[in-house]
Amino acid sequence: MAKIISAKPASRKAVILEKATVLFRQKGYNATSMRHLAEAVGVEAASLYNHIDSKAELLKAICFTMAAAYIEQLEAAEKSDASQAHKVEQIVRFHIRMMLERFEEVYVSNRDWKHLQEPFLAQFLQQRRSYEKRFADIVAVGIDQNEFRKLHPHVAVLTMLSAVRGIEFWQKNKRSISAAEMENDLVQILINGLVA
Amino acid sequence: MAKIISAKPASRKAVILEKATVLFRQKGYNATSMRHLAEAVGVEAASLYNHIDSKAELLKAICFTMAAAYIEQLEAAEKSDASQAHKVEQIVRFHIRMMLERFEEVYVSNRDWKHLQEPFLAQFLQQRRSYEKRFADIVAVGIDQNEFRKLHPHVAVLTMLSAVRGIEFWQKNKRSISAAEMENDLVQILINGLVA
DNA sequence: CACCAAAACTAACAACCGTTAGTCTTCTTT
DNA sequence: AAAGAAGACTAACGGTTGTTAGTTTTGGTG
Repeated sequence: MAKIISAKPASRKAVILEKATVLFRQKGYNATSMRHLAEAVGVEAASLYNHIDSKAELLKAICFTMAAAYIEQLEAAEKSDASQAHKVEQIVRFHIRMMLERFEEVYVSNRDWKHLQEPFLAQFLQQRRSYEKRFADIVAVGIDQNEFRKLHPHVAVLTMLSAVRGIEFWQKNKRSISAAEMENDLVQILINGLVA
Repeated sequence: MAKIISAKPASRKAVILEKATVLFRQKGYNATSMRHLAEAVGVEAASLYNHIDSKAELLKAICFTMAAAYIEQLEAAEKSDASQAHKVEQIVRFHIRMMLERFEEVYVSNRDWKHLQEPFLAQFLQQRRSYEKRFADIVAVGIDQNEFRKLHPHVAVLTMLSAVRGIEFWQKNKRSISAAEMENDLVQILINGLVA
């Protein structure tokens, strides 16, 4: 009976999540109604509930999928035996790529995580604090080894993470500057601002 | 009859705008209801309309007050005869101070301007694009004069503007790092990342 | 003290929210 | 072709939204 469990079954749900991500990004989580979402999917609002449990579930899926991706990559950087500067660059470049390739999801996660409901809000915040702490530890080691300037690691981390978010405003200028150029400029500013 | 037009009259409206700013920051514009706001002011929801015309008016006031403040300061920097690097530093420091001293307003403006209704949304966006352009022009001159590295001015501007937004996450760490330390670290990263 | 405007109140409106119940249709599988 | 599940539909629920109308209370001025 459990032969092809998730061949098509996942597909419809995946479409809903996909459309929801776009709408959340455009209008924000609270301003997106289930009836708008249903229209985008091409179905009546009530029909959505044959595939999902709640609107909140959609936001939760987006935010935690993103969090998991970032954490996974951070662990790879931690295990690397490159210089601290190289580790930081690796992380920053990953953030840039995520912003470029998975823009909608990243944007919604960055902007609407506040609307997660407990206990997921607390869980999400804890994951992010942990992420920032581990990232800051890498920077701290770099400072100790005189690879970086003497500054507060946490400030450096927040600066880098926020700077990358600027890409969301660049999105419309794709034609005048290529993604590769943008990535290199951004990395140059941040890494040169950091290294001694 | 028009003797003391706006002595106390402004006061009640000012309180409403103040409380609204805090609530918008905490919950977001859409998630803040007029009844929540009324409770914060200590009044029934309908009574608010003796002082304001609409909820949208409150958001509009916040966003355009902030925009005006930034534009005014940019003009001061443009007129200055300092080096381009100094102009940029001056602008960045202003952004940091605004983030520290007028956090609630800046935060709401940064986050909820999307919920402005036309034609104000278009007007706001135009002002911001103009601001970015003029800021980028300062950077471009700095590059021409070999003050800055060779990179795309617009990318540099977006990076700086976004980096400053990182302060919103630092707000809770006030105790471990002072505002002055934070400002200096942030300026150091950005300016050193920029200068040749 | 009487008056008048400012500003509070109650009540209600139409619209929309996320979600559920129950029914009908569609498609797959035997 | 029959059966059964998957998924669409309509209708409706209780609640909340921003806002208006109409009335009463408040507070300063003649």
